[in-house]
Amino acid sequence: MVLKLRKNRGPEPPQPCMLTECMAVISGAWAPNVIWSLRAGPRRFNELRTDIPPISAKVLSARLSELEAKGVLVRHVRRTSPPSTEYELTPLGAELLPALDAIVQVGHRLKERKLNSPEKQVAE
Amino acid sequence: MVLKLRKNRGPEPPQPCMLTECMAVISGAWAPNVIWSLRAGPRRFNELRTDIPPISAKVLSARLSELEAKGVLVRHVRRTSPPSTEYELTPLGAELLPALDAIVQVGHRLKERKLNSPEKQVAE
DNA sequence: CGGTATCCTGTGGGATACTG
DNA sequence: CAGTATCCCACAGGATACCG
Repeated sequence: MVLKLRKNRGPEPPQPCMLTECMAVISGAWAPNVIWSLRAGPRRFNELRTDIPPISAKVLSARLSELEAKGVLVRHVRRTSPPSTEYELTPLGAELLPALDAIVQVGHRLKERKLNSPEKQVAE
Repeated sequence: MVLKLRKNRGPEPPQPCMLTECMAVISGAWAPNVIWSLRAGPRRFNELRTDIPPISAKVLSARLSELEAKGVLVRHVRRTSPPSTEYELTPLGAELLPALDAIVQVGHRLKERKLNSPEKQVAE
């Protein structure tokens, strides 16, 4: 694909395109939150809405559809008198949890580091 | 991406918010690619531009600034005759690599699963 | 309860041109 | 080479209203 301008500075980097595709699984501002909220077990639509900060019904619905299509979660509909729907992570979807956790861990350390080091911290 | 808590609509669970904050470290469409491209060692501005699909100079510049401010990478400027700048992951930034890798692994499996599963859904 | 449809806005990001 | 400035647009996402 793209020609690299490398000279003598390190081995061949992997294809970023692939990363982008995979990152797309958790794209959308709330997708990680949805996955995270489902880590303890199945939850219903409105439970997710109240779990997750102020996510709009439209967006939650959209994320759930996408994640379902991607095989990250499954949807169980119960046609009871009050309609209820449960969403649950698939085994594959659950595998994302360690990854998210890893990101959280690093995020924490980055925040701590910034608090501890009085060096140049350029604010945006 | 901006997280606006516009209205107070109820209890805010701690976990998802934290997740969102930490996810913000790798927010922006190209941030993960930048981190990934630097995983093998320091690289220069235009090397990154050609490494990463078609990222515009403006956006690459913006991501690099953000990631630098967040402590994920450092910038080394060399005032040589042809100016050159190198970007390199900090140790903390490097800790994001396993997380990204984990996401990539799951992303792969999800793609395989969709190819193999007979009940293959239509992607968007 | 569990959504969908419509409208609207903010902002991430591309293209281009320009600077040091 | 390594950016910055400007303009512009697409689209994610919020609010509201409405349906099954």
